Amino acid sequence: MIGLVDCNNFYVSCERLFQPGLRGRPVVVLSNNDGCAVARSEEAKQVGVKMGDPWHLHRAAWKRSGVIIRSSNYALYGDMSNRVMSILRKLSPGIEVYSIDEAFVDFGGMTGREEQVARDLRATILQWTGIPVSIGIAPTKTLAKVANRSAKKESASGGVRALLTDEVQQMALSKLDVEDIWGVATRLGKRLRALGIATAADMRNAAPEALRKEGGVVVERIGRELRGERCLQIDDATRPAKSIMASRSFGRPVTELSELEEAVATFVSRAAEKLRRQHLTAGTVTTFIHTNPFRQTERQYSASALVRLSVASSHTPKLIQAALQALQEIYRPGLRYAKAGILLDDFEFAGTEQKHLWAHGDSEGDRRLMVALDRVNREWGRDTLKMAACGVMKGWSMRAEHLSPRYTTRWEDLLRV
DNA sequence: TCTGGGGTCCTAGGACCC
DNA sequence: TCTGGGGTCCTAGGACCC
Repeated sequence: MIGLVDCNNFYVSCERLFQPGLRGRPVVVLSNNDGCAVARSEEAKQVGVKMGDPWHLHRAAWKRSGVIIRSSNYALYGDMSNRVMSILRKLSPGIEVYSIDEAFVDFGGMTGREEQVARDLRATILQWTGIPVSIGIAPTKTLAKVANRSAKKESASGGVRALLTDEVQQMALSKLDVEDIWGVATRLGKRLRALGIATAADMRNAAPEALRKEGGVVVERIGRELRGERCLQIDDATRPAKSIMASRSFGRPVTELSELEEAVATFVSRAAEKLRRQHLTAGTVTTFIHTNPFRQTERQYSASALVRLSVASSHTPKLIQAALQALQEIYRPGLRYAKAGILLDDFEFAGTEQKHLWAHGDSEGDRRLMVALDRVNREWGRDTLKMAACGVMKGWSMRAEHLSPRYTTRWEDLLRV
């Protein structure tokens, strides 16, 4: 079984730790620049504050409802997150930190007592950190997400909900709109509804082939996960980042190149620090700028440019130089810019280079695929195994557009595809 | 005047190589 | 009239997540 531990209204809960006066009252934490709502207490949700609501548009209404505003403090949230995660690690070696406020936990080897373990865990976290969490337990990650949701919503759950058998799963899924499934949002939801799939139960009972046809391997995977078939594993390997971004909205219109240059240089130094911390070098730097998309009456412009470094680097001045060169290319005078940012990409690792192994389908294919997988298992470490399998899978049938819905290294599974 | 800041994965298609 | 098979690398954009 897999548990999903999710902190309730995380940023608000953190603020309340240091200001107990905020308890029981409607509290909203705002994004950078105090732009919009990124966290809401239960009381704030009840008076109608929505995720992403811009403050300047709702200021008056919130004031009338007695909503208390806090600017965000990410250093605090990061610190509290680490404390919660380290408690989880004590329980199970197999934890995957999925975001700042949630983690998947391997509940394997606890058959029959999952729920009690979760209740104890919940109490421990609350006692040691003061942060309330909800825990959902189920056979797959996607079902654990569903379980977590109902743990949060149903006050009778006491913050813990387990969906261990087919019957309870079916029941919970029939009450869930298709858009509320993890990995399905408005766009995909719309397309699924057109097929007559309106609830999570409908999706669970849909034929995998039909799901694949509609949304590819990703959607098929969600369907299988809802049936209790594990396609996504708990991933405790902390792999290096694939890209690093730094960007900001300005909070007021910016027109001068010099001002953009200053901002871009700051973004690069911040991103470069992250880069070095992970022992990576970047091969490309992208700079982007755009005008305020909410001001449709003004002339809109958005552009990005990518500069390739001759030698991958983590050296701040070199990266800044590249970013400014890119900025030169895209800057147009006479416009009011609202946001800018940079993206570091094309990383190299200070170590041996890793390549995909390829095996293709012909009369010899089965044998070659096995040989390739065997090499993957032998030559590459455990951490890279999952990725390796994907590489082989992709190569195996790239033209035929078949991807296995599972991440797997079992050649029997791959041959079936 | 004011509307966040990060990320990931997947697909499609083009150019090119032997 | 026929016109292979296998592969790399890149860009752009969509969709989703917290």
